[in-house]
Amino acid sequence: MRLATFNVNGIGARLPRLLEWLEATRPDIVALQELKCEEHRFPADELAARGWHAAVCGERGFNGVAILARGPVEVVRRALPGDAGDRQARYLEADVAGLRFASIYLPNGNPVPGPKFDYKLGWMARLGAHAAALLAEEIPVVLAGDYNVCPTDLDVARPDQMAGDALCQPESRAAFRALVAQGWTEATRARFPEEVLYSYWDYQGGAWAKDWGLRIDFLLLSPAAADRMLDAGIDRDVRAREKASDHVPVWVDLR
DNA sequence: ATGGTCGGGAACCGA
Repeated sequence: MRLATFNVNGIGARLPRLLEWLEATRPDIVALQELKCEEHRFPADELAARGWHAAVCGERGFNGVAILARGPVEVVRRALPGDAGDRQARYLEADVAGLRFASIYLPNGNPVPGPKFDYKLGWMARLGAHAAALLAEEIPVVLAGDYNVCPTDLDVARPDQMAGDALCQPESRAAFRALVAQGWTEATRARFPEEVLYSYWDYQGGAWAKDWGLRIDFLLLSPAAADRMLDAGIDRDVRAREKASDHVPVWVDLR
């Protein structure tokens, strides 16, 4: 079975691209981020007409995450635990096809320093605590999404240009490293330990044409899920299409 | 060169 994550950067503008990618690659479970719409505006009918079940956590104009699957999506939680006052639509967790599967849109955190960076680090601390609790359940879990962190300079086309960015700060990297070190397998890097791979290219400055990208979209597999990993990849060609998102789908195949 | 590009939604904010 193929599991994927795709930051669509606006489901309204991206639906045709999403539908053609779903048809072309036939994934089984998909985490979506940056819907930028409320739940009642999510195109559930168009997706249902093509056989997709959907669970949605939306917000007007910003953020927004969803999970698509071929079968039922049983929502477990619609927010990351640890801050009842956090209303941003960045986390959705469900039981799907025998897995626990989460769609994550981690805060960007710019500018540094500032309240947005503090919010990012706080969010990462809460994610770390919740991820540890999920690991303790010893079930197959996949945490898929836009983590807004470049783990190392191998994941950054222009490290000097990004040195002051929230995505590359030592604190951001340390929090991501600590998360993975709990016992998660980051699928793409496990499959390609040394390769230069990106999942995002900025709209500005011709970044795609110059291949000035970042790798910030990941699937983290619990040990019970990692044991089933067959392959992983990034659908880079999606970025070359008309009206493309600035992110592309990242996927893992499990047996 | 103090810009450049998108999406959402209706003037700017977020990325």
